[in-house]
Amino acid sequence: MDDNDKRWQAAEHLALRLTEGGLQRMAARTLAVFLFTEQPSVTAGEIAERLDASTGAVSGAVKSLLSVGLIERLPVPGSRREHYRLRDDAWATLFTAQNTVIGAMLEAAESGMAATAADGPAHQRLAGMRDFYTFLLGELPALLQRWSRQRAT
Amino acid sequence: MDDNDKRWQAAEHLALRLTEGGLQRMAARTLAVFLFTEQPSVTAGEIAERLDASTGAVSGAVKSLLSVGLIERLPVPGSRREHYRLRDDAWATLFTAQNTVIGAMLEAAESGMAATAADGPAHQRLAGMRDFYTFLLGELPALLQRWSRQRAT
DNA sequence: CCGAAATTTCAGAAATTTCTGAAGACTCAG
DNA sequence: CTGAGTCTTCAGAAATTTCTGAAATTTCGG
Repeated sequence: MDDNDKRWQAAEHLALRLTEGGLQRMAARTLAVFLFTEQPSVTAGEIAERLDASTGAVSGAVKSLLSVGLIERLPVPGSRREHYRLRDDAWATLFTAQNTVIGAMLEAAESGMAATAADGPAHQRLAGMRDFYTFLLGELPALLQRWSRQRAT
Repeated sequence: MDDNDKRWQAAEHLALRLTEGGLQRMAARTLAVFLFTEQPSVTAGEIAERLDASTGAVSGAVKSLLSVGLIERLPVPGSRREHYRLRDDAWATLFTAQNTVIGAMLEAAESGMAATAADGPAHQRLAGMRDFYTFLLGELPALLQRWSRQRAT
């Protein structure tokens, strides 16, 4: 097994982890290509070839990665093909995207409280849930701020 | 629509959000029952009836909620049925469970670095990924500590 | 404008996940 | 020890998700 094999094997392994983290399978594999390529940017066709997948599947994956802001389209004059690359702040973006879920949980807890009697046990449980997610949501901005500061060094 | 309808509708809505957050469908619906019931504890049979699902599906869901520590089994002397209830620290538990993923991502980034040339762009991208997840993993203990302190008040 | 090259879209196929239903195992009262 | 009630397991069914392949669309050089 040469170095390239090792490299792409590690890429597929990472893709699996990303899947566990909530990304769809093909989107995860595509993101792994963006990470592991030794080129500065790649085209959809190159990704399809690398993953041995249909161009259709890759098109969908690229579209979803673009929409969450993990990759970006590069202007490449004199080429008919679109070039893409991993964005600098991809990981922080992925993290905050998952935090959208936190906001949704908070909302769900609150509408649950509105639908239950204020003195019942259900209402109290939901209040506990709300408190936790309120806390989390409050901590996140400072967390990301600490990250961008540390990153500057 | 009476209050009970509203309550269980809110429960199903919350279950949907939990699904988006990564829980399996039936596990999410089951957890919603634990949240929204006005009883102090419920049995597997009651859950199945409430969700209009098979006892088999509920059995699996309860098992998985137990294994991640979201609910607990109650000792109920003189009853033939097992009683369960939501654990006090369920939400913090759910959050930290998701953080297992973070550790896996960190590992994947590191083994990726081991499989790529130290001076190539892939290696650099992976280093960026590693740095972010290292940062996150370092911040989490303090975050949860702040939560348990605030909770004490 | 036209044609070549690439990408996007979408209907149907394939694969995977999830649920049901029934059989078997377990527990406790009598 | 026995039987009723409850829970667990598991094979197959159902539903959902995901992918492929081909046709339609877009883009840009000539």
